[in-house]
Amino acid sequence: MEQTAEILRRLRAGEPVGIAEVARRARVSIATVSRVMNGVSRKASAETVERVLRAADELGYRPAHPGRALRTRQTRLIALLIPDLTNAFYAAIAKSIEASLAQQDYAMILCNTDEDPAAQDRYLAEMQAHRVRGIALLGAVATPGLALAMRRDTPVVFVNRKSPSGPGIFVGIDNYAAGQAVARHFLEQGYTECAAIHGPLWSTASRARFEGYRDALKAAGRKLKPCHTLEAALTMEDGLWAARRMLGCSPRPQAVFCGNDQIAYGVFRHCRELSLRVPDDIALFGFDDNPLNEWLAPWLSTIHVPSHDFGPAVLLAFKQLWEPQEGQPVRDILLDYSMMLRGSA
Amino acid sequence: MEQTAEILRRLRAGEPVGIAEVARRARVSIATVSRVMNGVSRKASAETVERVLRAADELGYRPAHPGRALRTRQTRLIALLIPDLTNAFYAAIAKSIEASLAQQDYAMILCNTDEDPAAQDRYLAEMQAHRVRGIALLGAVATPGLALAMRRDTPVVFVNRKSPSGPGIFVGIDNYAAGQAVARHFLEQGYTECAAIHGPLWSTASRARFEGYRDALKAAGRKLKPCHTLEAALTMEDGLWAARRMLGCSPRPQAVFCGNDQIAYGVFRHCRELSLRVPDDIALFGFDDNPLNEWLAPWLSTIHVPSHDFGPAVLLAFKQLWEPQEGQPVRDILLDYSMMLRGSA
DNA sequence: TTGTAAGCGTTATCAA
DNA sequence: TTGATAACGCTTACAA
Repeated sequence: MEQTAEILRRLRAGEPVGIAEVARRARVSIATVSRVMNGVSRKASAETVERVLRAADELGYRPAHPGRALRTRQTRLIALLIPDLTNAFYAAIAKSIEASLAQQDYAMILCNTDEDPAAQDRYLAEMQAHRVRGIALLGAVATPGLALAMRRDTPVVFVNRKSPSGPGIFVGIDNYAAGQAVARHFLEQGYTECAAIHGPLWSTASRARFEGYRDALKAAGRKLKPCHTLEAALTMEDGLWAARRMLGCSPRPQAVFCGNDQIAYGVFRHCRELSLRVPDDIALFGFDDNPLNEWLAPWLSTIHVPSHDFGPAVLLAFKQLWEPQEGQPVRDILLDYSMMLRGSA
Repeated sequence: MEQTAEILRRLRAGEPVGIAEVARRARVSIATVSRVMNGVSRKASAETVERVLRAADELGYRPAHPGRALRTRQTRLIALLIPDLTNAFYAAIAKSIEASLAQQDYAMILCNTDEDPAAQDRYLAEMQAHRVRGIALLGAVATPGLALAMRRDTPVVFVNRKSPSGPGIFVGIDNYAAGQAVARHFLEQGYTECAAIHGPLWSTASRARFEGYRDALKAAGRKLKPCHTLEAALTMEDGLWAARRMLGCSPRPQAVFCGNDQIAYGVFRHCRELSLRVPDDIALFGFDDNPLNEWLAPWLSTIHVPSHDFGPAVLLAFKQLWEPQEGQPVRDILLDYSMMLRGSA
């Protein structure tokens, strides 16, 4: 049994088993093995199926993805580009997407861009080379590479932050409406000095949030004072920096809209430095709702974005792109946000 | 120019450009293109190199990974299995590893296991099918699939938590020593009632941390009271649950060793419920040092694990496994931890 | 129902 | 220095 010896050698060496070995062991052609493994039924007798399956099982055979990919011109790979994995909100979205993909036997390649446009373009090109079946772009930045990628036939889904260039399917919340909701809440609470530390305006999401907030205030006859309006990166460090600039000016704001939770954490730190109580002395309002808030930031009201819902939605978006329905235009998927009010004892 | 028309068609359709197109455009054979792209120098004239490179650039050509993988029997894929992406400490490690891999042109497949043994085995098998060049196992669980994977020739690196089965290269801190350090700190502070809410003992890391702590206490003549010792999952929920059980017993502990920061957060929540001040009324000590601690948990002392150092270390570990040096045994890579003391005013 | 054989995009061997 | 060509592991017409 020379072939058996070969199989044993490969198993011992830890080398993966190929379709040919399975075919030999089941005494059928490799074509039959392939058909059985792919469940192309009505094409093999029950007895053959059984023999093949047993042989595959005994050898621990699983079809090699690279071979399959080459032949079918399709991988089971999806890329997720993410600005910052250590932002727990982004991480929660990534987790949700990964879970949905794994369920459909897709593997997720994770690319951390650090909001760096050059890095985004490098990844975009590299993912094309990997022949991924789709790219989920969490926190897209306008770049030449992105424009190029949109021309290729690899589907791109914009997650949480809309396409900076206009066209492109989007999954996320209505940030403008959410921004308005924050303003209305402040008005209801009777705050007269409302401020904003918003995210970078080149980010479609940050811009929409801020504009919603500003417009709703204006609609109520309130205007944001210049010294009550600041732009910051979506980080704690920048939040702290902004707070140091803003909380010194008079009158001190009673309520601060923050572009995201991270910014709010930074502001909170300065409040601690000033011995200001949140929200009694000054109210903070964030965006996203980091899962840790419930435990570590019970003082932070925020717009809760349902991170768990992103996975199924992104999958749905890809499916729309993969199998376009006649007369069924591809549409954005809007998720519901909610107001998470905390600390108002 | 019929070939030009074809190229344009493919570009318009967004289809990827193949090596053949580049060859045609540069008027050389595909073999030459391949050699040039792979930098197999001394094998092509400077003029040819230049022509090929220009053609490739104009067409935006990048070698397709699946084809390359099939031929070379090697991918540029690494899998990272992670227990919980929403744990910011794990996420920070993942980020560090991804950055190091990307620098070497490896793409990282992210698999979230949720500490589920069955999920771990599913991923392990699937990653073999993807022919990944290595598997980084963050938080390994003892399973049949893991034993199987260790027999195969895909390198496995155990990250943060040692192999449950003994052999296997490890990257992380000396958890036993760190546990001892916590105990010594408590002793120095003069706490007489020391407790422990440790992680699951099947986790090699949790066990080492706890045993170091317990042994160091014992060496100082202190024994952990049964009601001051509790096992919890590494989650905030379980920390809260454990705190509810433990803080009721008398005498109330003055200092609590927590298996990781998440557990400490849960305990902290119960302290708030009881209006206990941390660390004045009760000191908490965590493990890992979630990056958010600096901002949201200034009351939490913890063992700082250098998450940024994992990437380079994991890469080094893989390189040892890929290119074994004669007479140079593969060795674990121990990272330095440090004590992060906070809130002791 | 099963097998033969072509081909997916590369790399690497061998000749020229 | 270059080019023709076989192989990598798999799927899928097409033939039997």
